[in-house]
Amino acid sequence: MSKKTPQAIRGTQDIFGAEAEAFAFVVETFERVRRLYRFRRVEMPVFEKTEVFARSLGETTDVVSKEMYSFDDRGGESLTLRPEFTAGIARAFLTNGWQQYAPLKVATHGPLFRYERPQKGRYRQFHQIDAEVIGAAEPQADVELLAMADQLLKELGIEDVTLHLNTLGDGASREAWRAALIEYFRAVKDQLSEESQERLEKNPLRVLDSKDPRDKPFLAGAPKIDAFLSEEASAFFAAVTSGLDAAGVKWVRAESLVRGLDYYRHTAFEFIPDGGSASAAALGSQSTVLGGGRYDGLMESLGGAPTPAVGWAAGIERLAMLVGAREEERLKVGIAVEHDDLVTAATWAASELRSQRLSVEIVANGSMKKRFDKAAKLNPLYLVSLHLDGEAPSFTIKNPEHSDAYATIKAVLVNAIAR
RNA sequence: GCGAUCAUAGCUCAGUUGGUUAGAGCGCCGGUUUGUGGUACCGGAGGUCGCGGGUUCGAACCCCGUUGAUCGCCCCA
Repeated sequence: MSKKTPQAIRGTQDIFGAEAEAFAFVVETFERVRRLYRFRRVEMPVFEKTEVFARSLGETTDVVSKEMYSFDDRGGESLTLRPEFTAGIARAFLTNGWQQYAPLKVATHGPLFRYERPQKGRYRQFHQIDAEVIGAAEPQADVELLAMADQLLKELGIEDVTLHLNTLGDGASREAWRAALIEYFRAVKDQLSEESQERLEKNPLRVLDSKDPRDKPFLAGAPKIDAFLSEEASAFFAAVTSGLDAAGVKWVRAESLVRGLDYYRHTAFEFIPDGGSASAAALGSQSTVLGGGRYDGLMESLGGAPTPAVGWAAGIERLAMLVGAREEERLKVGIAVEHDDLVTAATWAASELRSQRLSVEIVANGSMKKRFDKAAKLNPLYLVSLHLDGEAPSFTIKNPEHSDAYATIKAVLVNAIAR
């Protein structure tokens, strides 16, 4: 029998201490901001039938074709650990009759799973916050959603990221543009990188954000989406941008920004750290911190009625990296129990103080002489010594300059030793 | 899926061209001291050097494999 301790699964994390505090700070801030915009909280299953993702994301996307955690359950049904939120929320919208609440604004957060090579800011089990507006065709929905994202980042103290914005047009615009791109790049196909040659067949829009120097010369001359936008699509995008200006959200046009998943239409966006900024350095190559767009085509792919919708998701780990380490709240009362006969009194006092919303740590193990030092190292606002004065229980309270809770603590301790 | 770097005590690391019982700081445990306290000093526990093979008289060090982490590509949040 082996005594070896099993290792954690590759790409999973055990988050602790300052990092866990930063993680919680991101979630708490998101919860607060989401209420300001009246997004309703939803809790979603962590797994769904595989087809929920396969049909909505597109069979040929990387996520579906090689990154999903799929398995057959005991009934022989193929299930998949959610690789993203949107598909599951769309499924819930259709199966629960949430159409009655449209336009429905919902927010959630939790773990997602993707079988990828782990690296900085990228994990196999990772966590996102997510916001969606379903059943709203107006550009105002895009604006509100983006304004919320912008405010969230500001409240997290992340100032050096910028909204990169693009439009993919409506279905017809997108198809015409796509065809023109294929035609343009096919003419120079043998001069492109191997990766772009492959992308050209699978997802020609992706060629546009290639970083390969062999592709660069051809990117500038590639057809632009703007030339293919229908009148309605142009008007829609203009309404989004003017709305953002009105809301005070700074943005830049990113003509080559596309989305990886098939269901996107119209607005596509990412918040990306500014070049050379502290955030860019903190994130390494995983630069997108929040991304999303409009997915008017998704509901139909799941067998529902055409339903306009727009949403975004942001990686909690990535946001937590930008927020930096956050300290745990300072301990209020540290009690050094300097004689074993006083443990009961300390337990009673701690219970009493905690019920009055004061955090308490009891130090009652190891050498009695060192307990005070140990309690002092916890850096409490009030450092309490419980000891024997001859035969009689007694106490002292250090750091009395913090007077707000001093009287309370003293009264509790007087009762504790009198018992 | 591809490429690169790394893996020594609980943590951060040192270990000189392969050569005796593998070290330090911090942390932990005990004691002394400071006669009232986060100090200083002494002592202690803790490692089959990620794991498995190989080369060698001899491997933490060289070679191969493997697992994991990190960085980049890809993809994405």
